[in-house]
Amino acid sequence: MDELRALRYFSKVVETGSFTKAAKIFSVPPSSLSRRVADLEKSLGATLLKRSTRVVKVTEIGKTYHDQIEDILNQLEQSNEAVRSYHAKPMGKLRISSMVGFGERILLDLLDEFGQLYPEIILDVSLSDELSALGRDDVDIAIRGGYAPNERVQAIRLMSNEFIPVAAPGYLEKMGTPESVLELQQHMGLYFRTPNGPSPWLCEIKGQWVDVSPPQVGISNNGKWLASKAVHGEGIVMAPRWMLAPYMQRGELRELFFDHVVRISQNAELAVYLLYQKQRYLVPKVKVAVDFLVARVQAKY
Amino acid sequence: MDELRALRYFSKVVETGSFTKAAKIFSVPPSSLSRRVADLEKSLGATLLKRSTRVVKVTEIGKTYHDQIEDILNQLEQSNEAVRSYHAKPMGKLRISSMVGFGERILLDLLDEFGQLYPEIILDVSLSDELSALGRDDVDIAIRGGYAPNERVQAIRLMSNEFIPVAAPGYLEKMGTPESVLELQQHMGLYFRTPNGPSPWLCEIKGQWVDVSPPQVGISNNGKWLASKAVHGEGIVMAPRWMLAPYMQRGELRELFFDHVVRISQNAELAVYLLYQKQRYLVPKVKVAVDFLVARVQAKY
DNA sequence: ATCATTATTGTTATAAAGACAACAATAAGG
DNA sequence: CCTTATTGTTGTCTTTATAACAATAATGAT
Repeated sequence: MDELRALRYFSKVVETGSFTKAAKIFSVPPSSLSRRVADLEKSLGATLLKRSTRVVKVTEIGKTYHDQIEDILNQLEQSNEAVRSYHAKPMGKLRISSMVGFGERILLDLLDEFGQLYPEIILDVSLSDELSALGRDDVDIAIRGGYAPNERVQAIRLMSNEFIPVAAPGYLEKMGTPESVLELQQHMGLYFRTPNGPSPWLCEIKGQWVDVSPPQVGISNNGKWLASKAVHGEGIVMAPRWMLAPYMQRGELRELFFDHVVRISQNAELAVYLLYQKQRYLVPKVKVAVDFLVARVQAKY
Repeated sequence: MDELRALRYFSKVVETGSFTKAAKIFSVPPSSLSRRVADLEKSLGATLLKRSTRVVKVTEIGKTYHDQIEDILNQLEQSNEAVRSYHAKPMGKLRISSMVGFGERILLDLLDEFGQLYPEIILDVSLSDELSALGRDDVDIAIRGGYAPNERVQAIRLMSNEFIPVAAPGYLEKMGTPESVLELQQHMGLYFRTPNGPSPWLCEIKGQWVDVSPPQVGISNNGKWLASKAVHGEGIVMAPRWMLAPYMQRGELRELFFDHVVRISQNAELAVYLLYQKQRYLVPKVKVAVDFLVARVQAKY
């Protein structure tokens, strides 16, 4: 029995919920699938599918088996692709997913340059703060604030992601420049929304983590909007340093320093990470893109 | 082409370094392997093996491919076994690996009882503080102080693994009972060796972690030996509470309390974890053993 | 240079999978 | 309630793929 073929058949039947539909995808008669799946069940000594003439239902064990099989087939497919494209030119579709802010401020410009270097690579970029499932065939490269979700994923630190508090000079004149974190209660807070919700302002006082968040006057996952509100004197914003850098250079916003360092997480070193599946580093398009992005970002920031 | 068969052939050829040896394992002529591997290479468009008539060498890409394939074949085998044994009685060989101390003090007694409950399960127990590679087909269940190595492994907290300092009443009479961690410098330390080396004695003073380790007079990974040395008044020992409990009940050792809590790690909650591969929980022998051990240990401790 | 070992190649036999047709079961529609 | 269309299974024939066996070629060791 060609076990792998049987597995692929079984998997598609589960996904489509029908022998006929699955058969069409493989361009073979439904009878073939029926026999292969039956063989598989016989060799496993378990019923994976409950068939009636009109409906196919997956048994409990069939479902768990399918989940595992799906993962295995995926991995195999990726390994094969990696080997197949081993000594090919970097080419084909490259899917990149990035945090919105980083994408707009930094990534897109770099990708323009990258695109000219490798015209045969078709870039498919999506900006989103939600982390998409690296590991299915969704995304080749992801850029995120967090760390690697599992050991099959390689994470490379691109740059610091330190959040700093800033405000417009005008705002500070009117409201006074706070010097202690406790004064923050009398100010306005513009909050950056991470995928885990609006990020609180924390600081460590005598080994204790204290929430020193000022009253909220605005929340967004869009850094530009928050920054522009801050420039107009609507409050203090906590956002990544790299995001605020241009405003600070123009003097529109000024960094604030307190008696205690204010963070948005107890984790000491927040950073921007580039993530990719280890096994896919062999694929030329992935390799050149990872190398390019890491080199460029680390050189600049 | 039966891809899976080709992969198994290829994998064995790499492992044995020879077509003939691999062929003997499968009880097929070497020519079969030769053809299958050739097919595989053709379909991948890459040379996996460099053959001369006397030696087979693995190419670089062949090696990476093999590493990945091996993992995939392993996973598949485990999934199949799980389904195959789905509605079978708990039976067969069950491999358990445990930290030495926990094994001697707690596990072995429980396993005696377990063995009577499930006489058809053959227990294969190895006590070692090194963590063996859960995930290959080494071990079904592992008991360790650390946490889960990856996301395919499930970790269940069995009991606290808090380390406490104790000493013999005689020792304390002679040397005085220390009350501040700073006095420890004038005492004798008996050190428990974890796989990461002898564990230092730490405590948190004003948010700072300070090493308050007394001078070393003995180091071992064997709790009994350390405890007996302490009983004879040779020093203060830091070891897990459950390991010292019997000595404390007999009054041979007495727990010490300082102005600051002494730990062996900055991690707040050290615990003993039972580890197993998620997908193997379906296998009856694994399931009953995990359930049994978790229930018993958590009831008692 | 010779020999033994090892991988490959050709050929045949056998087993496995696909194609097509026929049949059985069931849900949907009038 | 009966008819009809859909869906999954089973039987038979054909095609394809793999193993078996024998023979050949290549290569490292003596």
